[in-house]
Amino acid sequence: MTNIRQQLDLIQRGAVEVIQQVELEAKLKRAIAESRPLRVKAGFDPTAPDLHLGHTVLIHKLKHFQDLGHQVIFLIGDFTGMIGDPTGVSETRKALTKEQVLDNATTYQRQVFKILDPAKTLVEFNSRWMKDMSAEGVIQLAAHYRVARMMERDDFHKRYHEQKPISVHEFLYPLVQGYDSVVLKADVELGGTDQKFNLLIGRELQRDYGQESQVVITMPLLEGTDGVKKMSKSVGNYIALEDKPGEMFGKVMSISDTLMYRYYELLTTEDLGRAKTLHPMEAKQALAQLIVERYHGTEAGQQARVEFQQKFQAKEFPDKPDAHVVLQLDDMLEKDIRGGGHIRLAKLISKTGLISSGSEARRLIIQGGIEVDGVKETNPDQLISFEPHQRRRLKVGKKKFAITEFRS
RNA sequence: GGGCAGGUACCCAAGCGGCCAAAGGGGGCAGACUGUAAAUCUGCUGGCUUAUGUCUUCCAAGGUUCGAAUCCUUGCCUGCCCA
Repeated sequence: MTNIRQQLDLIQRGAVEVIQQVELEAKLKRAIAESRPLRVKAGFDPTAPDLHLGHTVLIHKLKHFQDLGHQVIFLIGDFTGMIGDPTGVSETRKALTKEQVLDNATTYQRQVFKILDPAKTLVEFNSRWMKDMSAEGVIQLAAHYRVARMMERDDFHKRYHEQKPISVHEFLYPLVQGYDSVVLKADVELGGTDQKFNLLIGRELQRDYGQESQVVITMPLLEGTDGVKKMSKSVGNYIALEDKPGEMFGKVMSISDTLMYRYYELLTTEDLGRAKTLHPMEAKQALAQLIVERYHGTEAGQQARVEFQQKFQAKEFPDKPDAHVVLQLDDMLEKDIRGGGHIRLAKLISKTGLISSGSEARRLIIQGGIEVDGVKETNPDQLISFEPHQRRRLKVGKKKFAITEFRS
């Protein structure tokens, strides 16, 4: 184990807050003296099968601890995830079935081990101790905290004053999370800044249960691709670790320059100063490539970059279009003697499946979002002719490409 | 348990008997501009083999009416006040 100063440097890099600094130092000191690694916990609710870049801020911090020789505990909140949050404040979270939760959890592990070392990571599920807790146990747990204190939590506070529903069981969330720390005897818990309240409850519960309180370290929340709201599944502004290379690359490229530097700061170990000397376009592509490489390998990263340049910079038709549609004779409005046929443009576009309805196809066409073989077409009723086996290349909006082929 | 205020399209929110597929904002999509960005400007934003056509929408089910998102009844849901 490295010395305390070095450890602190790495641990605090990028962190927003450490509660309490002195406790952390004391714990580290003891860890070294007794050569007993710290137990470092971070929890994730498997509410959807995808981890996204926002989560990786925390996972990287876990990785730091792991590299320093501490015991990392990756806690999957399958119990809390299965209850779900039923109030539709910003989203309606459905209660997940056990199968879904387990599926999601499997995916989580696969993804998280692209960063963490599986051999050195302890994976836990909070259902292990929660599923058999008796009603009595729940009551005892709930007795550890006061309603007024609970209402201090920002989102409860806000919802209360906005006259929005708060269900009683939502009060149990932070309590269960804190109880997890008790069971796991966590020395340190990591979380986003929005988790501060929950993390602090862990400290209090541990104290109540006669343990030493965990140190709480909060990390910044990564903004999503819109640059404003935090990256989240429900808002849809996220870049998933399992997004396809091309998609991942494209999403990174569509963020603003300001956000790009933020991503550099929180998602890479690159020198921020040097990134800023590059042309923004260049810097952004480098970032995108870096991220794709991390989750899909070196080759995929390079290829994604080439394809991107082809698609958007050179405005060429990509090697791999988003859709490949084979038209049959039945699709044709009319056919000619030689076996060819005509199809209405709007119909042709909806056939690609890249848009959701025929009306939307019409709108797109009228607005000039469609190119057929490189030529813009603005009449939805335009008849497009096909010879047998003829292929036509369609550009649908600015990001989607399709090949249509007629087989008679 | 009693009283009051509400439930409108992806979200927020106007409308309160016909002019309502339903104002406005957000989001999304498209076009222009660019560095494929962002910001800005413009347009679009229920479905239908597109029609000044038609079908399905304003919590749900019934009802009043020539006609209902709008009125009535019941139910469900949310918030507030009182107990």
